Amino acid sequence: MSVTLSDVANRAKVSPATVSRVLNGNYPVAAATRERVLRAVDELDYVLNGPASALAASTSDLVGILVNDIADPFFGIMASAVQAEMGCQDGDGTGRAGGEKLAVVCNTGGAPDRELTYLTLLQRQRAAAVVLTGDTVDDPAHAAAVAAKLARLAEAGTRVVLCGRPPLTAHPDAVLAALPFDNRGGGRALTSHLLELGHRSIGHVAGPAERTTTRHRLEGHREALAAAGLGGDRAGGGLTVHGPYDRRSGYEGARELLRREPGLTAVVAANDTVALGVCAALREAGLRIPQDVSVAGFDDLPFSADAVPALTTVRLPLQAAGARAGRLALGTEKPPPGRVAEIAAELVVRDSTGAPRTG
Amino acid sequence: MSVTLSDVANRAKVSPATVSRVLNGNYPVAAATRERVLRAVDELDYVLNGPASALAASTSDLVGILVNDIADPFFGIMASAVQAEMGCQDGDGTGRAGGEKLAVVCNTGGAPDRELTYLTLLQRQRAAAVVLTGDTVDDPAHAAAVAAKLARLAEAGTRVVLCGRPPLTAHPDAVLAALPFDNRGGGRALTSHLLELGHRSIGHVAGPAERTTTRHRLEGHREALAAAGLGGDRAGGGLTVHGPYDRRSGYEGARELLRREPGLTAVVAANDTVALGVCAALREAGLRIPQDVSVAGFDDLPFSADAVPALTTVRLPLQAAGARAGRLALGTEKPPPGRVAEIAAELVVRDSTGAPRTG
DNA sequence: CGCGCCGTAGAAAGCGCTTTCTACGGCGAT
DNA sequence: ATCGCCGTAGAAAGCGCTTTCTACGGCGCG
Repeated sequence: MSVTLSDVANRAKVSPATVSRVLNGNYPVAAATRERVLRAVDELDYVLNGPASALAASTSDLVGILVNDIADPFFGIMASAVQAEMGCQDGDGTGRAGGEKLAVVCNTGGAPDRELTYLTLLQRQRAAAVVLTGDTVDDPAHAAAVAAKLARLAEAGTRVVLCGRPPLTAHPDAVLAALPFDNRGGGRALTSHLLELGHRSIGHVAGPAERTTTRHRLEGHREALAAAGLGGDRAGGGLTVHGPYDRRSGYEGARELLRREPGLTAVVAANDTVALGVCAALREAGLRIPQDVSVAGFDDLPFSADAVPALTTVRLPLQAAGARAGRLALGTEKPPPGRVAEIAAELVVRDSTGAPRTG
Repeated sequence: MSVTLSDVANRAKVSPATVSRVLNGNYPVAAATRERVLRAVDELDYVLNGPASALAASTSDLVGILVNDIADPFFGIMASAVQAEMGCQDGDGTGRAGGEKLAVVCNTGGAPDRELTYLTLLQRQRAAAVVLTGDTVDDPAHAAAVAAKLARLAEAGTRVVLCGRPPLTAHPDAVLAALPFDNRGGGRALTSHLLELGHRSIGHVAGPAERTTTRHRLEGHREALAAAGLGGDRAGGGLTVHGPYDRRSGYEGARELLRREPGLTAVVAANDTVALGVCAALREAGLRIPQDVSVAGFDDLPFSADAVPALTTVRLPLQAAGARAGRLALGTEKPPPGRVAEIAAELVVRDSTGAPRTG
């Protein structure tokens, strides 16, 4: 049926062991022998049997990347950066060539149980590494389950990296490194910016209430508000609505906020996509951006600079963070001290925010 | 170290064979025995060893999804739909539960060699199925190489499905089914729409010249032009520029077109993202959309409806196509007769196109 | 000149599963 | 009552690799 190692060995007139060693390059093989083997590989169009190899070596070259929503560029950018680090360039068809991995992305849809299922599936494949991107639900039970799962993965030799996700509280040593985003700092910077412009009535269309990212961004927002002496009921809850990370949530959230507080002069959105929805609703209500109402996003996705008006937002270095996570997963880069390195968020002021109407 | 099948067998006081049969559910096992085994699995927190299982059964539960750009929602939507069909809901931690697969997406970046490398990697993993989404480069050598690779995959029992990609010319039987998009028809409909509105000077910011999708959309465009008696030099080449599928290409392409033909009244873009870039450039040139220049996109991605103005475009049922591809890959759905089913494209007229300035 | 070491290659024992083939009761049929 | 079949379970032979352990020349050294 299919070509095996021994077929290659026969053709090259060596033992299977030698072929294996040539392919893995982890044992001295005379140049002439190597040549002969490689030629045989080529002539027979041999492709390594991954499962067999994984079984014997009890490790595979699979690297899993978990994302919440594959259709969201936020994750796409990170996943793509992780994959790029795996350098998928082997050249010869054997799929060998030192350390190159099959980086695969798994779409959890943000659902806790799918997250666990994928983790199990990856554990079952004896994945070499797992990168978890994005936040998770803020539920102790689920956090514990995930932490336990990751601990077992780590035990089995899988390298676990968190990218844009808060460190584990339960089994912190299960992960090689955590690269959380500074969502709180970003949220604070954004709201401070709005406050400095003179805004006092700031709405917030936040993400799903149960997500850690939502909580952190909101905390930053409130910290800024509190620092300006604007804590209390209204700012704290009255002008905050929750919804998923999509455009529709922004649209509906903005309408709801407008209903609650027609005098609103600024809206902070959960992210850039939501901000676009907010803009649409405001425009529909006959409000100009930023003359009548300022709008701010989060993440600085590529389209944000092109929106009309260009979106003020908080830049998260998704690509850089993903790349770093990839290197960490591969072992190319040393983990940060304490295994945690917060990724800074940077305020990017564009055209969608301005001073409020006077009066 | 890790828990094996025999551990479970010992604990349940049965043979390993029986445990395997319970887990795979493809052999009669007495209810009481099954119970006992499942309890043991649970108590030991057993996770199947994928590679071992794949080796013995010579098939794995890995399903690969190849995409050109994971950060592009065009692919994200399809990939997500494919994954959704794999139903990743096993419940118990064993990762068993009939037929549920590990659907993984592989990002080729549109590069022919990465496409081949991923295919090799998947072949090496003895993937159960492979779904190739999106178009490919219009190069006979590469097409032949891919076709050959797919033929070998098919030979080894991997189910190959093409989604939004033209059927193979070389080894057509290697693929189970091809679901190409009607890019030509869509392109024709779009340009016809513009012609009916009265446009006569229509620019085209096309995709990369070497891609099949680009060629097909362009062919549709020219067919419409020719049907209106507007073939020839200008329409055929002078008002067409090429670039990647990103916003920047639209921006620069539009500027170039404006330079070549200031009297331009409409621009067709390679896709919606490009169209956004076109809009930005036009606006920057002081042109209103659609009063001065009409703009049309392609794909109908979610943001297109929200753009300002809302984009006239051609809807491709990405989600439905992906889902169907997933079912085909799983074997849940019968392949279409002839193994090819073209996916229809539908013109969606919104606010970015209108009648040209008179005079 | 002989001893041991180094560089290179082979033999063979698994890795943890699946699956065929065999075994063994208990049942209906003859 | 006996035969054979069905339903269920075990034994054991691999699946195609990796890797340890062993083997074997040729070399430098004593």
